[in-house]
Amino acid sequence: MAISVRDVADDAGVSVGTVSNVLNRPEKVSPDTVARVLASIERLGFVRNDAARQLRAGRSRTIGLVVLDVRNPFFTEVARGAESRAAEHGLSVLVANSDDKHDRESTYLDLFEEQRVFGVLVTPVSENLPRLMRMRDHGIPTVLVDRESHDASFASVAVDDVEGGRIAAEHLLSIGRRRIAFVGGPVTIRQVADRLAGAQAAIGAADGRLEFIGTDALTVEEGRRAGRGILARDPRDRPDAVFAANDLLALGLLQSIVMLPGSSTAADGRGRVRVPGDIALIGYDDIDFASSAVIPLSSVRQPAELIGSTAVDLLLEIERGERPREHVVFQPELVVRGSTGG
Amino acid sequence: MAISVRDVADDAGVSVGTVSNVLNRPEKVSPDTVARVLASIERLGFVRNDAARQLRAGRSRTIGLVVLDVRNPFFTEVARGAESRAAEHGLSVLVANSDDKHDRESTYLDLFEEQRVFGVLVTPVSENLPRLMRMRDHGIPTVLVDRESHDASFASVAVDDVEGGRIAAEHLLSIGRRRIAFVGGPVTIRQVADRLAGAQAAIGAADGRLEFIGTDALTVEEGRRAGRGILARDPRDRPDAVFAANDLLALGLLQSIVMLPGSSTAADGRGRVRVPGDIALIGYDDIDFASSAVIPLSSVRQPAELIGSTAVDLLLEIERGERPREHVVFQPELVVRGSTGG
DNA sequence: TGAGGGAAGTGAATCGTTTCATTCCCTGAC
DNA sequence: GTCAGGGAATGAAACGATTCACTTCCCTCA
Repeated sequence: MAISVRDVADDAGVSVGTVSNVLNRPEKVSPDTVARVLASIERLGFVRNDAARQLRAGRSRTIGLVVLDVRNPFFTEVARGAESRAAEHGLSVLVANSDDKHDRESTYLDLFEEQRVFGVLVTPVSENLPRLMRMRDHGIPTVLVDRESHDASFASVAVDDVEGGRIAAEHLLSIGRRRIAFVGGPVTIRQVADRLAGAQAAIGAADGRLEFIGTDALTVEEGRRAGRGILARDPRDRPDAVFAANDLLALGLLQSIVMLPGSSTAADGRGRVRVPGDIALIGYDDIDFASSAVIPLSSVRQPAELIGSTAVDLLLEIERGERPREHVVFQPELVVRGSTGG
Repeated sequence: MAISVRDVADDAGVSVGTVSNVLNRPEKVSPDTVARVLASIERLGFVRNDAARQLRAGRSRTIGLVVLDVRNPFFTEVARGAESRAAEHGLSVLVANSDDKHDRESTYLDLFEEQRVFGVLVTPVSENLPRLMRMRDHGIPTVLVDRESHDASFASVAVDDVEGGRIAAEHLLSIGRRRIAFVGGPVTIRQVADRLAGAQAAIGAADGRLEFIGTDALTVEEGRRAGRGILARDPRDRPDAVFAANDLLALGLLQSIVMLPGSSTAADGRGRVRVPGDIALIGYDDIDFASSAVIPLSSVRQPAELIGSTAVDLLLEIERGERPREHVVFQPELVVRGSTGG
């Protein structure tokens, strides 16, 4: 059915080895032979069979990327960064979504292993490291993304989330807030735990109070739910600032607590609050939609694309056997906007 | 280096054929042989080589999906729908981003062809059909997504965008607006052209006026730019309603034109307007962030996940040689929220 | 004149899985 | 006791690109 190198070789009157050379090392073949082979390829509509190529090569030209949540624009950006850097090296990226579940993560890693991927980039679900070790033991280069590996055996690219949490909290303190709530969860997600820890440290040092409001996931919907919970309280019992573990939560919170423009507090405000007047709000990640919120959201920016592209760089370094920069850590950056009075 | 069926066979004291049978048709093998082989697989850490498998099978278990813009949550949902349906059949989905560019689309289609993908789902860049025909001629099942194929030769899943445009415009008319602006572009994108056409028809029939405000892309940033343009005009010259070609544009518009809550028109409003009071706004797609906007955005909902899963269904039908439902068309649905006074 | 060498091209072996025609062995029927 | 039938297992062939040791051919230079 399909046209193979054999057919092309016959058509062009050369051997299969020569066709392969034309494809991979044209400089080793005389110009007119190249032309003749190329003409045959064109005429027959030959398309290389990647499976055969990979079988011979022993590995594929694809990088597997496992993220916690594809719906989060932060990860979309990471993926874009990885993809464009990979493309520069003739590699492609396959994106998989673990939804923070062990079994989904394992399933995708199994798939990647069967595919003998070039390497794997993974934002690991908490404590699934044994599975990753097996991966590496099978000779598949692995880089942890958005997680600093304590274990020295994995390369990693991360952002200092403790520092990010500290920055966010200090900003809220600097605008005079003292009754601060952290909204996020589950805390088994390392990013959440670190941001909380950073905030706690900063607030503790300033004699502020930090309240923890847990969520089941880092989504807009959960943010809305948390917001409704805050509104249900007596106004004097509400925090005067909220630090959300990511922007999705923050946007949900914003939607549910903020007073609508033009509406009087009495009318349909129904206990809604002014932002940042009554409650200042800051998120994390600085996704595109953060600045698009009508009350533009303050946030802690992570260099998402850079994280993705750097992860690919590390993979290539491991690949080339160079001593890789084992742990790259980026610093987060405060972005002040309307939701904290900027 | 790597463990192959050969090694497993030797270890378990059986032939390679038997190992393969254990892997693929365990019911054909006696229970204790299955157990023995499984034990060897476990002990040796054998992992199937997918490339060899594909080479033999002639095709892969991967579906290629080419979308116009991965950053648009609408397409993320389509991808999720496709992925979950594909997973039910043991297939995976590789998502590629054409960014509405011919060459990027072609590059990815080439890649998919080399990979002998199981099938291709594509939201085609305008008029790149010849490339798709070649794909199909090479025996790769192809389904057009979010585009109704005029050419009967492709199966397709689409939403009636003309109808969607009509619905949006009629809604704006029904709340008394007559000076309506359509913001979107480039019109070479079929979705944009259709939505515009639908709006035009409805507004023409009602003696309203439709103004076209072009954009270079369907992004938040372009929406903001369009919004600034509207604000720069004399208030009497502004439209009283805006229909944005998608939600990203609408969110950008909202951000740039809406009066901030609590601020007087004079103070920092700087010519900003009330939404929906001065300008009603409706978007398209009904992405998650639409309802999260502080003035919740009215929109025209498309069943994104359903589009994705249906596309995979069509692919499977073509695959099985069944006469496929060649053109599936879903109807869009109006979702009224605060930005049009809901 | 002939050795040496380089450029061009050859084709068999290889990667690892699946398939399928074939063999082997056992049971049950006549 | 023999034979048909069937369950279980076998192993060689096939998939298609790449590689590499080897052959040809031709040119140069001593």
